[in-house]
Amino acid sequence: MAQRKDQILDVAARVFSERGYKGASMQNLAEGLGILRGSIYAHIASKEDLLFDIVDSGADRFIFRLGQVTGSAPMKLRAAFTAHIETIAEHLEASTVFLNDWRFLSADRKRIIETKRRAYEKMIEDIIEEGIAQRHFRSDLDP
Amino acid sequence: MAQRKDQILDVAARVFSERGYKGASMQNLAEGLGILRGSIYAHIASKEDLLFDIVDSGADRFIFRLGQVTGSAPMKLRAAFTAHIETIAEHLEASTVFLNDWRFLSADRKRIIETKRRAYEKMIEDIIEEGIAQRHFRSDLDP
DNA sequence: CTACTAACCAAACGATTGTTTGGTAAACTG
DNA sequence: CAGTTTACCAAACAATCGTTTGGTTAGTAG
Repeated sequence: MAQRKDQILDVAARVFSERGYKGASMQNLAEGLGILRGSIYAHIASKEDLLFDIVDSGADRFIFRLGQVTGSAPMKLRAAFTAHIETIAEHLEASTVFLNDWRFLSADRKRIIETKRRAYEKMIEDIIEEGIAQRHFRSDLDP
Repeated sequence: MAQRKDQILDVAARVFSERGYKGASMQNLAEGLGILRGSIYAHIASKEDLLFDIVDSGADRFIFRLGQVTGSAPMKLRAAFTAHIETIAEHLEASTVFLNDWRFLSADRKRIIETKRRAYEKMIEDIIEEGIAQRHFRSDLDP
């Protein structure tokens, strides 16, 4: 029963990435799904919910993949870069929406994404600080 | 008499860069100008004209600044980078609109911008090829 | 004083926006 | 079989969109 919603999210990610969130209408989504635009509301509550779902699960993906890196600080830093690029490449449409359209979220939801973004940057900063502490990286620069 | 239009273009560049072309309404522009949204049409023909004006004159600026660089190929290449960044920095709002919103132009106008963009890249390519011919740059790589 | 122009308002235009409502088939569940 | 759920349509909703129209004011030029 939730699989139709996943289809909608897929189409939304594609259409939003192609036309931008503000440039995409529910009509555009409906055409991609082969139904009428009103029918979409049997599965979702609002257009912005779709945007938030795409952006939020995108943020989670970045954090999850970064959380999986292991090894020494230099190894983790390399793996972090690879994970970041791979996450983008494997979900290019969602990443495009994440990058371009997260500013159109409501203030509350924007704050949620900002918090996750800061957490992500903190994880990378921690890797760098670990590398400095273990004398693998230069210590004369701000992490 | 054309100075009011320049004001409108200024406000449009600011509002478009803040909210995106599709996210910005004529109402938003009118508020920035202190007039009613219908009154804008005493000075312009359409919203898209504003976008094209901003994007097209932005493209011209990049080309003009790049056309001014002189010296040896390595000097020109350095100066080209500096000119590019300075052009962005000195017109950040217009550059933001250029980068994010040129895709919303009509097909005809998109082609005009694409042509100017290709010309710009060709100018840089020529500098690199000159440097290769004069043995300043490596010759084993594609320009 | 007249003619003209620039700048704007007030009001409306049709079209499209996101969203809601009530109803209807088909498929699944007990 | 009856009852419920899933998925959708058809039609409407108020709001906003970009744009047009006709008229008004102030200032400039002859």
